[in-house]
Amino acid sequence: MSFQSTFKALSDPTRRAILDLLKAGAKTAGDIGSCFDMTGATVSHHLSVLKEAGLISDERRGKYIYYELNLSVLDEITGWIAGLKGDARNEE
Amino acid sequence: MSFQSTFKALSDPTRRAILDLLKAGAKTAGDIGSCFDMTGATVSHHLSVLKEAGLISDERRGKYIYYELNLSVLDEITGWIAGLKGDARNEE
DNA sequence: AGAACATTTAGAAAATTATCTAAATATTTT
DNA sequence: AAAATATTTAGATAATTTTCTAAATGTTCT
Repeated sequence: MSFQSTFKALSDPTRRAILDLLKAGAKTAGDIGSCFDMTGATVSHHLSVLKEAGLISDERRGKYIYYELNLSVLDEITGWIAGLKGDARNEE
Repeated sequence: MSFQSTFKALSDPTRRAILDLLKAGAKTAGDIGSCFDMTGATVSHHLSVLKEAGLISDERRGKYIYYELNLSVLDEITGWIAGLKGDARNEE
């Protein structure tokens, strides 16, 4: 849940693809896994990295765990980029 | 010089700090190196990752090599983030 | 041309990350 | 309560990345 963990989470293409998938709405771990050529355990690991970064939240509904986008942490990223571009709102 | 290499480049805190430094204007490799507790060789490696990602450009002036920000590649990143947030300009 | 300075490249070691298999946990269904 | 399903956790391996030291390259100054 830090700036660094968010950037790290975004640096992996599989994890970005997961975020893209979730854009359409919450999905179960299984649904997400079936979109990739990896074991469920690996996908689960990526989901935990995204969760740790605050980019997704999870909610169990019975047998399933639904994952959903949480994009508010991206504001820090866009703020940093804007600052780099010299936007006055973000200078220190 | 790809979306992926840009994200990867940004995922390291030292490299982001280098970009922050260069916000103030072009600097030599030595100037940049003296801001970090790492060997010049390591800093040089980070500079090459940033350059490969298109985030900086370099220009030799005599004995020195000056590095300078090139932020246009960040537009792809902000575009992807905007798309994730559901901005219509960036949906596919 | 040779010495001095700035920076990179090569090659290796250490740390981190991605991925797998197998086993564990949680929930539902029969 | 046992079987079936969904997902995670543990532990190992392979790949990638960070960092170092030592050597090489490019430039200037004397």
